[in-house]
Amino acid sequence: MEEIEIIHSIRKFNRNYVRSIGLLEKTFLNTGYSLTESHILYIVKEHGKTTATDINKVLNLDEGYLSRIIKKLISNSILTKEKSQVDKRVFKISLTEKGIKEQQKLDELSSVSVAGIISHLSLPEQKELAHSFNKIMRLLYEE
Amino acid sequence: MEEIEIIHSIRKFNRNYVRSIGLLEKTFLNTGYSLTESHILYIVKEHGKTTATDINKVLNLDEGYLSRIIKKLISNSILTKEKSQVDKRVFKISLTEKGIKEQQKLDELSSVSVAGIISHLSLPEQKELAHSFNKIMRLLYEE
DNA sequence: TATAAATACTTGATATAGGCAAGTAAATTT
DNA sequence: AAATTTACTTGCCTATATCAAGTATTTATA
Repeated sequence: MEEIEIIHSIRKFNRNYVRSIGLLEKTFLNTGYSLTESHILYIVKEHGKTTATDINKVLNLDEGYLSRIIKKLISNSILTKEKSQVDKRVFKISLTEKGIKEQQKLDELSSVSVAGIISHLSLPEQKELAHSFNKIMRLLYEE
Repeated sequence: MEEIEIIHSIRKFNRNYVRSIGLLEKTFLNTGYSLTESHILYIVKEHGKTTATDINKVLNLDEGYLSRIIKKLISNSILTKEKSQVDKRVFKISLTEKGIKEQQKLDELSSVSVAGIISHLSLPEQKELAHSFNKIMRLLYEE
């Protein structure tokens, strides 16, 4: 296998995969949240109390855009923020009770959606699939 | 490995991969084309003369949206259309000379971008990577 | 220690992507 | 011949995203 074939394999994957799993659709799994919003909620759950800057270390969004999304999520009682006492430029962001529930719902839906995508495969095949994904993760992000 | 771990592996991949390769960005590799537009041009190149309906068998976009994108690409002299004589509802779409050049440019940029993403890996690692992508493709789309 | 530079976040203006519904014209079914 | 389906278009709208400028606070530097 030559370098050009390697690149073509990856590009072919890119073309097919992203659309097939619906990551380009405007509303994430018909939840009323966008993919980006759901991603933000996931990160806040993972980090516990966090900050816009921290979120953006992962997502790399336009700062203004992120600020607005957070504002919206706060006004919908999904997130809260409190001014940090250590650094008064910073706001600590966390999930509200409602936010926790919503995030869990999104989490569940996302899993169900993935389960659907692999449901036609046998368990051994699903395992092979997961190994392939894990291998890619390792190669691309851990070396 | 249990089912839940399988799903988590895939979801982790989804979270990381799509953003890291820039597939969510509005303009595709700073070319002035969107990912969707560049995708359409790719399909027209592959198919030669084709139709909006045929394109949408691959992309599944909103019909109105697709119609508008094609209109725009025509007005920018990237695509042309001519009424089919066999079925007068249908327009045959193809790349103009300019369109061919633009598509090649996009193609090249896309390959360069992928090459950059895998450039830190050795050739054997790149091969492993490609095999993993191919395996996923086979499992998800060929069974 | 005063000043400059960097960091964290916000706001305004605007572009673009994408979605929904209704509509035209031609072809196919019944 | 009438009803249905297919291929495509248009109008209207919202959400997503981008760019640029601005405020407040903290950190670096001269």
